[in-house]
Amino acid sequence: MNNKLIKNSQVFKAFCDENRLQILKLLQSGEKCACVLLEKLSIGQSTLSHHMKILVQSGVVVPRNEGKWTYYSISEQGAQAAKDLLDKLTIVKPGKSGKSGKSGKQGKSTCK
Amino acid sequence: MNNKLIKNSQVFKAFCDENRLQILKLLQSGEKCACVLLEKLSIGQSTLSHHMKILVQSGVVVPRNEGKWTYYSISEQGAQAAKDLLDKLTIVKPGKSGKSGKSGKQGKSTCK
DNA sequence: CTCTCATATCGACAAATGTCAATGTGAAGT
DNA sequence: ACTTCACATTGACATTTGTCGATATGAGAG
Repeated sequence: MNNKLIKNSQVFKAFCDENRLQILKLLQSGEKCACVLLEKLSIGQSTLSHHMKILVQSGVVVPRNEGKWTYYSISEQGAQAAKDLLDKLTIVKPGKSGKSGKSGKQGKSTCK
Repeated sequence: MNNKLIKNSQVFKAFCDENRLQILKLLQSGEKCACVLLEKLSIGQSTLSHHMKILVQSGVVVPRNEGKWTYYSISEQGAQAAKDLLDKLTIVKPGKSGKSGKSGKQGKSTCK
């Protein structure tokens, strides 16, 4: 239960850091090698590795290994999953719309 | 520029905490008074206030004041803005698709 | 096999975040 | 006015997160 909420929050952490957004922006033009990303990001190599791990764990980015290089790209499937989750988290269920609780007027000494 | 990335990251911070996700879940069934939220969340009052501030600042939740009470609800407009932003951040631009860089084969001693 | 290169992991540290208790503030109720 | 109630703000503290330098790992190249 609670675990699910924590897992969901993990997905969005991918988008909660300036450098990770920058990385995503770079990946929007196609797959990139880690070393290419490193060139453009004024952060250290270990820090990049850390951010890529978070992006991959969120499912939004997928790695591809080729020899000694690792290429990263945006997973359209993972991105869609994030969008679906966002929908799920923000959809307002029908029925209980508009003002709070029941529709009748209540006293001034209760918030219900 | 950089500022924009930071501002964007702020939006998603709304979804990066277990308690905030719990709050959103509660708000999905309609507008709720802060005191009602407080009852269900096993967190202190000041902590709730802190979380509500972050949710409101992200635009996903809107407050409504009535006397001494504050009611919160999900902003469908704010939620849509977050979805649009997520789209913008994860869309893969056409053209540079598939593998990295150019299409021709390169040597094994370069990642380009 | 050894060396080098690309990347991951580790350990340390600073900054940001979540939490609470205490206090401030503004709106009713008496 | 005084009190009470709902919520916000502040200050202190613990946890989490981002960062770096150093080291480990794994894949070619020599």
